[in-house]
Amino acid sequence: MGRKRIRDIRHEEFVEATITAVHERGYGVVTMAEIAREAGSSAASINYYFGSKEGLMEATMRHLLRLLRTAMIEGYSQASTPRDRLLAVMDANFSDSLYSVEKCSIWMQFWANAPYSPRLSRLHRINRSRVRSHFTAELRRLVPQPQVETARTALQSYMDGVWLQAAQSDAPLDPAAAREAAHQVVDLVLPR
Amino acid sequence: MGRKRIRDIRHEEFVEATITAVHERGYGVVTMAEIAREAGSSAASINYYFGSKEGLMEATMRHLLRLLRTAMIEGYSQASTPRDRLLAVMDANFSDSLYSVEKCSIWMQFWANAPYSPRLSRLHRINRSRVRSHFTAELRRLVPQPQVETARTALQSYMDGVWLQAAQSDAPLDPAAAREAAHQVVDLVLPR
Amino acid sequence: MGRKRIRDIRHEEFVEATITAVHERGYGVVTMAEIAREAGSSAASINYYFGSKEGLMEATMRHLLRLLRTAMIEGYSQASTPRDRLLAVMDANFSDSLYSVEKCSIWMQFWANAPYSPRLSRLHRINRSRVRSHFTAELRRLVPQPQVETARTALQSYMDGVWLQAAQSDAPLDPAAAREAAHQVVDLVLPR
Amino acid sequence: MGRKRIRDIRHEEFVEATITAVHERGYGVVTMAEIAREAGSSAASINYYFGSKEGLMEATMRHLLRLLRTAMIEGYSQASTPRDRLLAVMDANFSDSLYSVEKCSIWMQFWANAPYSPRLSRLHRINRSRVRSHFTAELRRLVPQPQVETARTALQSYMDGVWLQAAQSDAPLDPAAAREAAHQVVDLVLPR
DNA sequence: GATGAATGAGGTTTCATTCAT
DNA sequence: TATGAATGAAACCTCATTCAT
Repeated sequence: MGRKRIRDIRHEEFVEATITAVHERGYGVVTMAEIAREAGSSAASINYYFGSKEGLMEATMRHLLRLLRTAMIEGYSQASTPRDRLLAVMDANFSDSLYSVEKCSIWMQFWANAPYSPRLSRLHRINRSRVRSHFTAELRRLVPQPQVETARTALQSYMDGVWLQAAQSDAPLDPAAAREAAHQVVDLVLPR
Repeated sequence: MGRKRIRDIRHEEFVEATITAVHERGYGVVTMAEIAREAGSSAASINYYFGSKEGLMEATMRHLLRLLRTAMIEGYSQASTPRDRLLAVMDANFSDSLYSVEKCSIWMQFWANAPYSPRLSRLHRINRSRVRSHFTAELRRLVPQPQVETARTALQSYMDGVWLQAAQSDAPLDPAAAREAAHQVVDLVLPR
Repeated sequence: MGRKRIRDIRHEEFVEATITAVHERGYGVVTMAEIAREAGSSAASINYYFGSKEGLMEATMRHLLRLLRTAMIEGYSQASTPRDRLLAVMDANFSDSLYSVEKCSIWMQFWANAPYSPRLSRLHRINRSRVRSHFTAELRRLVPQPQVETARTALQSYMDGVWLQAAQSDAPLDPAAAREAAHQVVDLVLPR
Repeated sequence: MGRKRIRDIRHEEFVEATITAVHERGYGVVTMAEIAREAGSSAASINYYFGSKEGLMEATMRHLLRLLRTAMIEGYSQASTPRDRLLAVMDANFSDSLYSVEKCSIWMQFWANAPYSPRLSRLHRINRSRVRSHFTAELRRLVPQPQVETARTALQSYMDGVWLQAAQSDAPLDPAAAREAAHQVVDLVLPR
């Protein structure tokens, strides 16, 4: 119930620090010491909790995936039509808690490194197929069968591409504008 | 064909070796020694030719950008209508010489690391705005003004997203199929 | 049986765990955490009881020396002739409670590390001169004076060498056979 | 011929430095940095030549074994009777080039650590069986069959035991005296 | 008495880079 | 032009030890 154990609290602190540090320095370059400094702790502590750098990275990615999943479920449950559910999935990707330069940046980093880490790769694959099945499920009711795949790729790739671009941004992002833009893309692809 | 040729030949060999090695081991992990071994040479030689690891990476990215540019110009020059030119830009991205797991993979790597390297970042920005202006120029003649940006983002992000996904692939890619899929997306976004 | 007992019980548990762990992992490699796990306790507890790792090691060696001493005294008291007492000293070294791979192994470890630890070194020296004086005392009555030292070295080194070899063994040892072999060596060196 | 390659020269230097450093600090405690300092070099260089600390240790033990083997072969070839050959084997163990505190010390260290390193263990086993077969071959011609094993164990263990003790010595050793003592032990065990 | 939590100190190893040849 | 040789810098990780609870 409610009460968190110290372990969990520390976990969360370190994961937050990792997001910040990876964004600032890059996945392949950031050091344990930098992350530790960001967390106001020591590198040894991180190993105490996560076993290794890779363990920390995996935990961090799990955290991000959990955020995405939560956002998706929440939006999904409040939508009633297929189109609304489709939009809900996209909105989740551009929700306030996810669509920031920092988050997009680290997401990109993980993405680029997934092929070289079985653990990251697995997480990545799982997440991707979840999003895919959501999209497919709704699109089946919105467009003729032959266009389902095309529409799905178009929309899912759009989301990926926007994140990818967002990661390169110098200025802060505007989640609301991103959601609005996404809706317009949907309008373009799936005219009412 | 003066004595400068040898230099160019070695350059190209090292760049090819870099593409292979980065694809196999990852940008952040690959070492000079590995690249040198792939090229059948020594790490010291690489520094002799490129000055530093970053120099080699920049040269490699320039090589890739040149490939893309060549493919784009070629397709572009043979197209006559705005729509054809638009398709030509996309086809260039999915041309046989560019759309391979290896190339997409290294592209991704550079992309993810660009924010942390001024030299890569610059190259990346230049390339991106070139593609953008091509898209915009054609779309202006194909869709009403208010939709130009939306369509452009949709299509450009689509391309990015597909590459991004391709980099994760285990199996070889099918460039022809990718071009066909891209055309269908265009059909979806810009109905005739 | 005052409250001091608990302390002694814990002591013994840790010492036993140390013997097992050092045998399994090696003196120079074994960690406090491993010993603690073997004892079903925590590393912090070991420090509470022994002050430091070296303290634990010293306590463990003292334990082994006590075993040897007890075995020697016991055998010694039951022997009546010089030869019997000599054999008793050897039998003590190969007694059932001491002559096991585990014990020989850890003994070796301590031996090899003694030169680098004043505390271990001291224990080692004390033990060695006790054995030496026992041997010398009996041999004086069994062989001509000029041969005493040679015989002593031969027998004492024999014992050391056998232990040293035993520590490398894969299979369990046979104390009875070792005692029999030792007796034959005595017969060879000190013909009746 | 005769000309040594740089690699070999450096190899030898590092091995010598290792012997000294291990003797001074102990196998389990000595660091790469200390060995490097002793060799007037850097820790990185050691890894350049030996790959790892364990590689260096193995190379060092190989060096010692080569010394022993050379000494044995040399003495052996000059002896004519079984007894002389037996003495030659022992003399090799106590030869001027081998019987020093430093060498005995490191030998002990390797011995104690062999059970925890397959590579060392293998070297150790090979050496031991070589010595054993030499002893057995000669003893067969010197003592009645039933006593061969006893005599062999007595002599071989004697040698081990003396080394073991020598490793603890504070003062320099006297190889000539050790050989003389060994001869007396042989006289005791195998009366003429 | 007992132990999670935390860390400073320090070890091995890796690696880009330099340099003499 | 090419590369063994060499290394400083730095990363990850381990571990004995301390301390608050």
